Amino acid sequence: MARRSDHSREEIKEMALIAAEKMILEKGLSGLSARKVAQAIGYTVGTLYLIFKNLDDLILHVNARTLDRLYQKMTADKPLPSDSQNALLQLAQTYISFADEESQRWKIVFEHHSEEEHTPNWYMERVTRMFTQVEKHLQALAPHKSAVEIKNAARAIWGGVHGICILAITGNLGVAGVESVDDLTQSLISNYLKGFTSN
Amino acid sequence: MARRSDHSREEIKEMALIAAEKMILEKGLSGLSARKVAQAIGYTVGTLYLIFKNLDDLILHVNARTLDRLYQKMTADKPLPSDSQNALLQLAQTYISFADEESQRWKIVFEHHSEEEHTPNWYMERVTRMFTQVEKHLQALAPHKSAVEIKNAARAIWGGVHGICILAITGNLGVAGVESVDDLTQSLISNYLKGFTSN
DNA sequence: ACCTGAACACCGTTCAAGT
DNA sequence: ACCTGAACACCGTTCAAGT
Repeated sequence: MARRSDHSREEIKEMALIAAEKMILEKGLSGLSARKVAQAIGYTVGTLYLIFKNLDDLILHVNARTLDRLYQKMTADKPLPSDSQNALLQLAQTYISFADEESQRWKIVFEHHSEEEHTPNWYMERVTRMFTQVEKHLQALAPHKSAVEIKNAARAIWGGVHGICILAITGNLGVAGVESVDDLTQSLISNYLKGFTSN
Repeated sequence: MARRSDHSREEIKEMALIAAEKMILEKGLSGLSARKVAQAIGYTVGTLYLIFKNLDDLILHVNARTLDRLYQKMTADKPLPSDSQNALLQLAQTYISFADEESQRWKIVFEHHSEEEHTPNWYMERVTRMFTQVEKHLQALAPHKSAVEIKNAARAIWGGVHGICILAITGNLGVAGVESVDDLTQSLISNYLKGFTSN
């Protein structure tokens, strides 16, 4: 049994999140339990509740890390796309492959509706950050549009990409394979942009 | 305690689903438990397992009923729209208000990923049925397109509408209110259609 | 034949008591 | 100060036994 001062609060937090991610990877959200996390890191459940408000809070932290990973992939250096439209398509593709490759991790971001009234700011910032990436390319593509129009277009497009992804993963789309998802997304974005930039 | 032959299998099933829906309406998926459903209908848990394979199966049946309700709203007689584009926008609006008004019920359709390898046919049919509605109007709008093109466009659009909805409801969109969701959807559909019908 | 009741192996969360 | 251990009030699922 671990004794006090074996690890700092931060160390325990980190260990717990890593253990939780491993369980989620293996068996999804239903494979996760506070007791199992505690056991995996060599502490009792009680200790976990000194660090996280509850299991929901722990999951929220896992989700924040998932958003971090995705953001990293979205901002990683890639062969420079020929134009902003291709940059957007590439962003979408990154999103789709992330959802595909890390589907267990990714699903939970939307499966888990925190009981809290108000999603904490440190979490919301991670969401906003992703939209900013999309807005950047949209602005370059349609310089005559207002900030509000760009903001809305980013949300429409990104919502669209996300919707196709999640319907595919939950089996509610009636298609199979990453390629189909890719095709649908390409179609969605390029047709949308044709309309968006023409007025 | 209920005794045998008090109710038929079908009656018990119906009672259980109604009780489950009530719990979901009040406290979401986490407010649902097999034991509570059993108690609510005056039978023991054991009986529930004679009728449903497990709790997942029960939830799948609840979801099928949710899809039925939505489908009914989507096919209900409305003031006839002036054209197919407006018909599509109206379908989307129906979807959005359903997601808004019955959000607890609706969320679960996508929260719940059945452990089964293969989603049963009776469930998939209810999903396909909705896409058929969208395809109908798309076909009228773009008669020169092939069946495959129509099918994909329907999935792209509907995925898009869905994505905006679910991001809004899970607080991952950074906007609030049904109106914003409506606006984003209108923008998504009309811009997409402009591109789709022009080639 | 239909249903129960009790068992099994788990949960999340709290908190007095130990070191 | 930090952590434990045991308690409380729950779970899903199974299945021998009762009527």
